[in-house]
Amino acid sequence: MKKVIVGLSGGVDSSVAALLLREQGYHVEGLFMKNWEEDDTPGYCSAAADLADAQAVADALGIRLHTVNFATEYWDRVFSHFLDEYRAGRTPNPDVLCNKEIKFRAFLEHALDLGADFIATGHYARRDTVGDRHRLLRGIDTGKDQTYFLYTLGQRQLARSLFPVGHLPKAEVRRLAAEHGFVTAQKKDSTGICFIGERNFRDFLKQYLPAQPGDILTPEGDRLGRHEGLMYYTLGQRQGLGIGGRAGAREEPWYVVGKDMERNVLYAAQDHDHPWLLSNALSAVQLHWVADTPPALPLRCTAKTRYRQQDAACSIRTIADGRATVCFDAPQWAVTPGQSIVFYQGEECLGGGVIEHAAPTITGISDRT
RNA sequence: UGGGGCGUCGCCAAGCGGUAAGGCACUGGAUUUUGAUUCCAGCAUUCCCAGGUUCGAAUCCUGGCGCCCCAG
Repeated sequence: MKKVIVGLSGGVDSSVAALLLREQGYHVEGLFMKNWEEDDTPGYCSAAADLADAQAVADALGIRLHTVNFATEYWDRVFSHFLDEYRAGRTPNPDVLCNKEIKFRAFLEHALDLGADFIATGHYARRDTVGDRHRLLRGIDTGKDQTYFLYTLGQRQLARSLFPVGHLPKAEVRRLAAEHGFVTAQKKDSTGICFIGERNFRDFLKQYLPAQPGDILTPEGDRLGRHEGLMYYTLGQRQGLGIGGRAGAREEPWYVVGKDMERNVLYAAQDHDHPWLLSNALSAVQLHWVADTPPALPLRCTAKTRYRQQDAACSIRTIADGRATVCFDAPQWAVTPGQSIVFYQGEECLGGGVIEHAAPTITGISDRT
């Protein structure tokens, strides 16, 4: 009997993942990861509540629950990079790194040490295997597909990973949880940074990054107000600018359309689709390919430059020195350095990379070396 | 201190005698395993202040106060 260790988060998805694996005949054990040391956050301790829920589910299933603390690993491999990126004015995606470094590295290795043949998570993704090649496929529930966060997985990780809920719609997952009396059945989907949770983002960052206030200007150079620090804003952002009505200006909201780190200037404009927010091309670094090897180029495919964004048709033109250049068929909105671009062909997630530079002009960047 | 204009929610701004539009901002919620976007909801018993006229005023009158413009 194959042994699989499920990452039980105390949420409904991983609860049902464990259930399904047991029904499929695996020897199932659970593991609860604590990766963030709660600061002096007032109120209840959600990590403790999640652990209690994970334990309750493990008890209901009659499986053993291990616990482990990867807080040091999380800080060193995920959070410190996260802060570095913000310092540099980019907008990182910590959950992509978390999956790469924690769930499918630290957790995987720990599980193997515990004698597991596989690990499993509650991600909405699917794996299929043809011969000795593993592919990462989108979850059936297109509204919940989480492959965007998993593009850094390679063959080694996929060979050891199972995603039991990936072939179910979310509603069915909840129904199964309720049917089996799991305390997690009605639990709200978790949001916010994985393991850190939801919180006032700017206040959270302020605990780690000093503020350097500066001007907010229009692209034409008119002064709109003051910003609290460039790292607290991201491209396309509307909320938090504090720019009210202006005499002579249209009655429309203002969006962040650019940052000038040198001059410490935040640029804002009223058009949701301001030219500065539209890109026809981009360059990406830190490339990962699920197949472990880069695809043949040029490659026609689709891509997301942000989670839950609609797929956009594009071409990967070149890959050189670890840098890919990608051209889109239609302009993309708020392509943001630090965020990940993830490539797909149909249901298959091919891989992705971290956006380094977005080309705002129609000319693209395919000719750059 | 001669002439003219203006003072309505944090900001922009309708209203011009009939019992306070709208937008932005902000706050709350929905959506969401990043950060955003998006969506929904809330948000001036009161119109610079004080008197007066009127059944009734933010709207008319008088006097203050405060801005702005042109002249000086």
